[in-house]
Amino acid sequence: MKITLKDGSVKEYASAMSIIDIAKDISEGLARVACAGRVDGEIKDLRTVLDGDHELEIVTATEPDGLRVIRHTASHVMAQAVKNLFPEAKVTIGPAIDEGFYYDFDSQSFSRDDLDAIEAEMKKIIKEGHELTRFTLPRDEAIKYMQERNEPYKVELIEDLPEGAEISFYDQGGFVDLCAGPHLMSTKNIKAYKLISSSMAYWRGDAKKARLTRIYDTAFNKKDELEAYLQHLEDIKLRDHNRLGREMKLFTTVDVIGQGLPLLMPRGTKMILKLQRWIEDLEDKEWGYVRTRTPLMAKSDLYKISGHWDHYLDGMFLLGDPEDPECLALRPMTCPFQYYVYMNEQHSYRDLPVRMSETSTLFRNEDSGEMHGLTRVRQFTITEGHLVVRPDQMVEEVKRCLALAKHCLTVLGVESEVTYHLSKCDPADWDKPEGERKYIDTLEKWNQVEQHLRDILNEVGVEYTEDVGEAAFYGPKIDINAKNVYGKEDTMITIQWDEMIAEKFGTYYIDENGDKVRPFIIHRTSMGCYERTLAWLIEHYAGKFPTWLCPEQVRVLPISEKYADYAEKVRKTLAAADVDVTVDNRSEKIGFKIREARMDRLPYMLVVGADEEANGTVSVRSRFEGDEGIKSLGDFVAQITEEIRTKTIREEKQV
RNA sequence: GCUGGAAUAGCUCAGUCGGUAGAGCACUUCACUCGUAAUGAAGGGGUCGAGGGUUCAAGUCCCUUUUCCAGCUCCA
Repeated sequence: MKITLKDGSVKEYASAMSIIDIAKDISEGLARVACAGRVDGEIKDLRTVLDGDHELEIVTATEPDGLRVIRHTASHVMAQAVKNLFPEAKVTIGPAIDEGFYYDFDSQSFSRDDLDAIEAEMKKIIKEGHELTRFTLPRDEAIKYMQERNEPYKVELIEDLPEGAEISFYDQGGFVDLCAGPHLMSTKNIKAYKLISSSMAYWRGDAKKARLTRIYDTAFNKKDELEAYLQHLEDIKLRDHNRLGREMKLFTTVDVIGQGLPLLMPRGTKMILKLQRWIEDLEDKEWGYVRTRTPLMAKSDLYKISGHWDHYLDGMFLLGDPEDPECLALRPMTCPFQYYVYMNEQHSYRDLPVRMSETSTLFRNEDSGEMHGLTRVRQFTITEGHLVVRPDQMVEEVKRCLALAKHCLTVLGVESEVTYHLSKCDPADWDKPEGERKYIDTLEKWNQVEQHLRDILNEVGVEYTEDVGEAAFYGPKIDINAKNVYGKEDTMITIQWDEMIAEKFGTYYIDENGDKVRPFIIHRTSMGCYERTLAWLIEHYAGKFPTWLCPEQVRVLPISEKYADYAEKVRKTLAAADVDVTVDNRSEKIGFKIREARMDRLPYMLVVGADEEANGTVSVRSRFEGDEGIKSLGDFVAQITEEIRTKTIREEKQV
């Protein structure tokens, strides 16, 4: 048998040779043995492909696929441990994931003590070193086998597999699990694992189905890799905006105010105002937008026309009895308000596109468990805009929206870490009776619009994924997402193509023949929601923001109180140049003041004493370079105002 | 909304078997007037998230509730 190793070399083996010997040979020099193999791009157990001459790509334990094998084996061990301790628990599924693995059980919930006991039991099973042996059964017998073992979830899984299939199982010391493999040869090959947490999950992710208890765990090749991962978990906690943002006094929450209603502190407010002024100027001066300011609430009639009353009522805050025609509701989006701004006057085809933008505060009644820091809140402010567009202008305008969004992300220094998505409807939803459907209009229309957006994404040349069931009820959209420190994705920016809404509101323009024509609408954001963007920036920069965004850009540090007057002169000069500057006038030593300014992540510190006062200079210390030397006050003002004006992102020198 | 965990000084946290509420940082005052990551001393500060219950006695045990955190579901 020929085997191609990962480094490209080919080795010949006698087919009689045992798998263990082959695997040992292959992984020579490595810490231990791996047994995953690949045939024709599909991962199979090495044992299943031993007959005949196959070309194998061997995946060793130090490579990602090998890691998956370790983790998947460890997940079987976890299931075995749980079954040993809680025989009444029913096993479901236990896949390897990016950072570890989990296993879902239909069981009582596990207390901290239970989890400790499970981890101890896993240790025991690993130490005992059970060999994993594979066997197969025809589908019917496999179902019977799992029925006899009283594992209904496994039965359901097998029933979903095609008729006539051979079903594979793995046995480790009497614990048998349905599994396609591959696995490690023995449980004792699991060297480094750690039980992380437990939570709740639904069978097959469906809230209407059984509630399961999920245990998260992770496993690595070696102890030090596990240690490094656990350290990494600690490190990202320090970037977590929900912790760092509070620590840096950017925002806070208060019990009596309510869930999902963070208070922006003066520093956080300052940052958001800087973002807002930038975006408003940019949109109005360079991208042809006009600004609107529309009510935060409206009568139910408005939402009945827009469709929100039928499709989004649960998400809205009502002020009064919904049966009362005068009932007001806080707005969950700005769309219908801006349509009425457009409709206040008649428009010629020559006036289009009309690009309206609003710094718009919205209210959405999220379920109580959904709120999180600044990223999921019940009240937020967004750079929302609607473009009223002639059909022939539509492609060009969507492209411009995309270009504006990319520009904003680039200036913020985060463009490289976003992902692009075409968010589509769920085709299965159209099978429902008309009143129960999530989406408006028809499937044909949706398919058409989705194709337009696909064409635009292809033409612009960004990489994107197509996400089924992620669309809004009124149309498909282009979403730009970013991951938080924990790897969870949030939508930052969205651009939506809407051919349908103009009909509902009777929106029109007059074409060249004098006829009334329905325009198309683009719903879009340029930078998305300010709160969420702030959260993202906190995590991206770990609180060390580009100078232009910092709520406090410069702190003047007089050596002693004797230089307070000069420090004040420096402050006034910088403040006059629109720099956010403060003076630390406390009667403390300079080392202490610098330490605090560093911990506050200040970009610039200006130490001033007798020399500086005599010469009209400042001693500059920055977050980027450390000591930048003595500069004249005028030079420093010129330097920092230029940095702020150009929104430069200075790199921090590694010490 | 669901499952689990948590809530003690402004912040981070300790508080053992139910028996007088603690530390560090921060804050205030005083001294020091300082040259690039922590000067020293003294002082003030708590209805132990809220409401109810058990008990001679509750931060601690039980119930309800609010908020926060993790994970689902959902979403910008």
